[in-house]
Amino acid sequence: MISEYQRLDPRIQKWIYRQGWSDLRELQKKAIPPILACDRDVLISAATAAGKTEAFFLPACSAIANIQGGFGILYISPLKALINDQYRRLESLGDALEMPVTPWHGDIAQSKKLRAKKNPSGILLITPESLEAMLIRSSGWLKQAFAPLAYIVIDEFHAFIGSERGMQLLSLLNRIDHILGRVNNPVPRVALSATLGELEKVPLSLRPNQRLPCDIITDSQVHTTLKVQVKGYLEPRTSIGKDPLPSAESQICHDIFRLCRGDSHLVFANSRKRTESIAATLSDLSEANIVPNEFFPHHGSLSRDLRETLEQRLQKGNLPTTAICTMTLELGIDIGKVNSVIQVTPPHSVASLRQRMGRSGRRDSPAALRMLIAEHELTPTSGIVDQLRLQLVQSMAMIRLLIDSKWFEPADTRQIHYSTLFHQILAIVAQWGGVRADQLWSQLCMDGPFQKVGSNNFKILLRHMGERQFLTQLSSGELVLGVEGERLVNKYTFYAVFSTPEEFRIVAGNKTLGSIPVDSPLLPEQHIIFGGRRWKVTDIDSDKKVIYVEATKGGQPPLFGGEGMSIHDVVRQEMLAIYREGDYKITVGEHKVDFADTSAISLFEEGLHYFNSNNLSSEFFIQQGQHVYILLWLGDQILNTLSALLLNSGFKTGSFAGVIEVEQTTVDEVKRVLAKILRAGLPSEFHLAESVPEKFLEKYDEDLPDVLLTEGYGLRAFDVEGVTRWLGKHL
DNA sequence: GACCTGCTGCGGCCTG
Repeated sequence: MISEYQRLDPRIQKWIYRQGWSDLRELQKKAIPPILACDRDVLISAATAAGKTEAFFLPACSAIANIQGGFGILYISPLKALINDQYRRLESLGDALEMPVTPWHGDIAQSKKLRAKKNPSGILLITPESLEAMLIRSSGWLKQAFAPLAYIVIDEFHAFIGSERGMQLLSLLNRIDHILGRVNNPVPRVALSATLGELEKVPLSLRPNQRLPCDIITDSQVHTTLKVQVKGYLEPRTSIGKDPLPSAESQICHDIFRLCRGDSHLVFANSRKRTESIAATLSDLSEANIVPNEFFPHHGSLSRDLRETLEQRLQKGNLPTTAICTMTLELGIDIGKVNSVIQVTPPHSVASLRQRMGRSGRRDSPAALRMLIAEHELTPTSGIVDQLRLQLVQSMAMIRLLIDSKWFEPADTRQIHYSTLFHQILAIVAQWGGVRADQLWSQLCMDGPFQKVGSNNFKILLRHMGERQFLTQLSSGELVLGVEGERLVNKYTFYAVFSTPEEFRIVAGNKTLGSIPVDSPLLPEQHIIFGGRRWKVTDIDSDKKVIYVEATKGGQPPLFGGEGMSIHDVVRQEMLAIYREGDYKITVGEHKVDFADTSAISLFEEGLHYFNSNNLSSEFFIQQGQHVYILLWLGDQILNTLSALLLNSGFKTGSFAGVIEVEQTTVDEVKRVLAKILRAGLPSEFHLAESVPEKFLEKYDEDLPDVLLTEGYGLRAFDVEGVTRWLGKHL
């Protein structure tokens, strides 16, 4: 029997030998037969640096080695930087096979693109947006250039699933099969990722119509050692007249300085503002200690130049370097491995934490994670969020889920994304010049990624697009671009399907406090926290993009960031489990492993004491002075729903860090009203969404018919069934 | 006050 290795092209075998590899990894061997077969989709899910890229490219290049007259492999990446990295990695393999590798994105010179256009061959590395432009601008050329296409491979596939970009990508892939006349014999798709939850459901996200079978290949050897620690910090209360104690951030910076100097680390700080302030403090500390600075910020608002300099410094590894970063260093940009990962304030998801962990762990040392968590010093007026030490317990819950349960959030595939459907209708019409409505329906909905859209709603959308002159119907029945459609498609910003979130100015009286992107439901009367203070929304002006607020009374504002948003049900349930057990430790064999330092332990005990003395194990509604607090221990979609129900019943309410506050009322009153709502039957998501004045979230939301906008918004923000279940259990 | 991603074609000017 011949080995997998021997099935590869002899020139590739020689290339492997020249790399000095003694053998292929298990994952790479396993991938050879299904990739060479070229008759099915393949999902390759394995840890960072496990050799996923080679697992695909070695057999795939083997299979297309002798293809002429067009591209054999289409590689799609969510990031330009990743395309540049992969280009560097694939060049020598390409040379060995005399197979060109062409990077193609917005920063690639026109001359290079023109050269590839004249002689398309080998491997094309591209972004979804550039592919969209190609389909719209040169579909005739594409039909020729992609004629021998054998594989479409998608890198960092988890970054696409369930998102607007993911829907666009699936539609693009369908459009390629269509243009090549391969609807019934589609081009095999290969997805690469390190962070795929509920793996068995992923093939449906790779090919919704399931026309090809999908093999799933995973890395069986997953015995990574991981060192974890949670460190607690106390944010001192502001005292007047005395020398202020160092702030929690200052204490944290001193520890980062001590822990990181001399090696390479990543510090995830969750927000640009905190990233900048920590990086600045660390640079000051270096100066004060007369040592060279090795701490630099990295986030999306920094220039590409600054970011790349830092990435190269990390990758070269000859100078100790610590990046203080946001999620920009989460995906697979080539920066090598770092000694440890530090997380300041809890991450927003376990999936994200897992991805970040993958950055740590060099050959000689195990992966290491530290979480540095600050909580406010308690005062007589401290709120429930502080008293419970929710930040700390959330961090502990996430660590337990990551290590103990090996759980992380699966992608949310419930959204419809009407905005992206609108975009793809325009894109397909622009690509073909004119199409019939039934062709759009079958390509996008029946056979494509928008399977959740019913024919009635599709008709509503098309009719609306006609009325608003995005589309025009010819006497033949064919749909072509209307005046407004032309206007959108001809803007070069058309190719991207996501928008940079619109910013709303927050105005109190005649003073602008700043601006925030509106990506969570905001209602008049709702309480928000901004600039460390509590505000009540008095009015929202969607046209001027202004939110008017006025100061509202209350105790000290609770300590939490935006991480309170979009927390998953499972995380909050794990938090409740920790309080109920009175223990956060992880069981390994017969031992309990403690990962908290003394300060974190004492903070945890404070939170636990509050939990137990208020009997929160069985009480979900509690009275504090004149306010009622509701603890659901569930995710934010359910929280939003209950919050909206209470607002619609005339209560003044807001929610912070998973806790709903209802002002000036009693537990009995709240329960009475909720019981009445439950008896009458809850309103639908659609009905709740109708009461939200600002519903524009995605790029073309403002061009949608109201009924579809409201439906999409309701599905995204609310979960009526979840609340019904919760109320049934706890009233 | 979570975070992140991406983009054409053409005319005009400059430099080697």
